[in-house]
Amino acid sequence: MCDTGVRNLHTPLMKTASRNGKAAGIRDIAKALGTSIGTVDRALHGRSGVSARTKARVLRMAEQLGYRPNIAARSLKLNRTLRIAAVLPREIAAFFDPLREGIRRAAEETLGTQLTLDFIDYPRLGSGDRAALENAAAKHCNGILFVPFRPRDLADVMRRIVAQGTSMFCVASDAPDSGRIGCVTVDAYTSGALAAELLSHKLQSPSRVATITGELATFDHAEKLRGFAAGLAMLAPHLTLLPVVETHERPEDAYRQTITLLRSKARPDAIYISTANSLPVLRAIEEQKLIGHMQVITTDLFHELVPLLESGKVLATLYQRPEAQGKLAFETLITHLMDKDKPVRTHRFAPHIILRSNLSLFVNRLSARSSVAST
Amino acid sequence: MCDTGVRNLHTPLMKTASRNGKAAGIRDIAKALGTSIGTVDRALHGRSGVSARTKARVLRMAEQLGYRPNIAARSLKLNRTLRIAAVLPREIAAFFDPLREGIRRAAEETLGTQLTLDFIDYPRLGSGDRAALENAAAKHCNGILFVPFRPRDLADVMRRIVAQGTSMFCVASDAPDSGRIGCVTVDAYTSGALAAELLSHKLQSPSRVATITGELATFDHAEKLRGFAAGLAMLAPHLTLLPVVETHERPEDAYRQTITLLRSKARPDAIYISTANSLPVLRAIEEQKLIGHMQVITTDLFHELVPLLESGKVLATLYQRPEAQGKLAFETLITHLMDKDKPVRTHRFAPHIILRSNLSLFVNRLSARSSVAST
DNA sequence: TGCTGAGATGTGTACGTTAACGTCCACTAC
DNA sequence: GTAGTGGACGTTAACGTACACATCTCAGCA
Repeated sequence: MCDTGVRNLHTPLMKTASRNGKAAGIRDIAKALGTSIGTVDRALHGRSGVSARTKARVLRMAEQLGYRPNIAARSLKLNRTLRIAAVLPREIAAFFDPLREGIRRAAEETLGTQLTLDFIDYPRLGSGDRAALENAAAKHCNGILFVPFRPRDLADVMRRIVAQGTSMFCVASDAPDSGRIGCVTVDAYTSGALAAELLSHKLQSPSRVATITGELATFDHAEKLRGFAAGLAMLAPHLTLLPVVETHERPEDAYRQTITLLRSKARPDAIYISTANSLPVLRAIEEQKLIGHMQVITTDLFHELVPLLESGKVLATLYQRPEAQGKLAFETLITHLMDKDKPVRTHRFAPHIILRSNLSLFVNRLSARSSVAST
Repeated sequence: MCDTGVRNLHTPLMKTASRNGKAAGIRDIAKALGTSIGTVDRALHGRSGVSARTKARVLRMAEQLGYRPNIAARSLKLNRTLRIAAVLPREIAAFFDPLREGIRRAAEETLGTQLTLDFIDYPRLGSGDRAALENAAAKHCNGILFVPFRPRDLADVMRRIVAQGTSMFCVASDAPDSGRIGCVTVDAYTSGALAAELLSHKLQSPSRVATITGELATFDHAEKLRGFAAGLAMLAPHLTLLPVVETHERPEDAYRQTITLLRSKARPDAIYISTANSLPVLRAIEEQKLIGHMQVITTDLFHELVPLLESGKVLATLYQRPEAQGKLAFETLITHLMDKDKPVRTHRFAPHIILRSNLSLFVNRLSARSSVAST
């Protein structure tokens, strides 16, 4: 009994008991110092008009009383409304729909501020993103969430937006030198390495392995392949890596290139598809009657993939947790906008490895909408 | 250009433009209706003292103007401080330290309310939990986060606490009929099934498989074994499941029972340890010179496990994401306390499968403290 | 001495909501 | 008729903060 311990945590929002259990406020500091709340306010916020001596006294007393600003009162007074835009492509819907949903849900749950959230859509990665960004820029938002697909092509727009005082935040892929304040992505390198490790367990004898990716100019796609190659080299020297196939996220190209790949004399025994756009590839494999006869690892999750995973025709899929990415990206951006002093962490998610056994946990989350277009 | 679309989301916190861009407040409704804000307040909150007709008019106008309460103003006025207690064991530290940290961090980031968070510790699962709960009950908290270890033994205390108006919230394991308002756990059944699937990939020929668990009276431990058995039956009929070893979370027992198990004539070729308390078991395996010669799947992550995973001596560990569990549990509890009308979701996490390739992503999160006791 | 300007400090109001309190009026009981 | 009752509604004072504005002090100078 005497073995149980209580530790009380003074959270930033909990104020220490001072005047009979109530929290210490700005006027308590003033009273304790025999000064006025105006002075205390100036001192606490580093505004001009306070002597150095008074400022020091205020800060010390604030510390001593355990003063924490009352966020509710502050945001009531300031009554500022944050304006956020999420600039996202409509395709690949299986990925971006849940990502949007994550953002929406995070916005819903945000307390303490009025906020406006605009979703600005554009057709597909690489098509319309520039116009959409300009569109967002015109709104003079406080923050913009976006996907840096070919970061170099957008460098000038991004610089302009940043110069205008808008905080840019990357999601789904990173653009390290773009002036973005932070990003949330899956750790792409690990994603690729995991695919290699899973294949190394399955393929015991010398085999050929192919990779199919979307856009190598996208930072995260390149990283996945780097991780995959490194993983193969480290864990499975008996596996040969074929030249990468780049689809530029165009379904028809993906289909045709896969067919060519499967008909070539150096036909692969396994394929790692590092983009969520795996359906055309899977269709090609199926048409060549190779499904079930080669190991396939895909990326992300959508309805058409479910039976393939259930039956073992696809070994595993590396789920990039779009909803969680959206939620965290939004939360991080908001936190930064509310308090620009706090450093912004750049988050690297661990992808979820989806196998047969844990598939059902993720299928629940799939909305009816989030099936990919059947193109 | 004309291809980009903008959708504006009216989040619950965004108010529709009415009086020149500003949000609609309670006094806007009053003005529009020619009534007073007192009446509007009463109508909106279902308080007595409003005629049915007026109430209906108010509600309709509120809807029409897109009224959303200003949370900041509300919580400033109400100025209530939520009192939360987290009743958690000190051991297994590798699990409960990060869980506590998740709770602490979530509390830190909570806006819009003053809150007090008390951590009430007790030595270990099954020892001191009752006293700790009584301790928490005495504080008359608004909510209590706790781990239902042997739920039946605590049923009476829990009933008392609930009757006293405190919301109970389960974390790490569930206690479905305890009056708890919700829970956050790993999906234990899936955890077990994943272990089975991973072993089924590795062990191709007929083999014996053992399971070592903590406490079968704990709902989630029983579920893991159920999932493991079902997974084996479905995916690997060539694997024989040995009788379960129950350690009751006592390291010495775990060690001795493992030695016995490994020396028996029916020595297992693989072991699934479904509790985070795997160190004594691993020590026994090592002392019997069997490490690296049998497949081992563990639960959760701590420093001692890292080299074993890196070297492949442990095939995989099923990470229960204690920090994420703590964070979500706290957030869910707070959300419920702020608005009791909203339904509380019961969350089932997917465990993370940690292999060599993705190990580094999780090692970063390990704090120096979260190593298990070396007992 | 009086005036000026600037820096330091005090004062008051508003943010949107809640809840205590006041007012009005219809109705009942005597 | 009057007193009493209770329902319906209006009024107002907070909650803690931020900021515009008023006031004070004092050095510098004619």
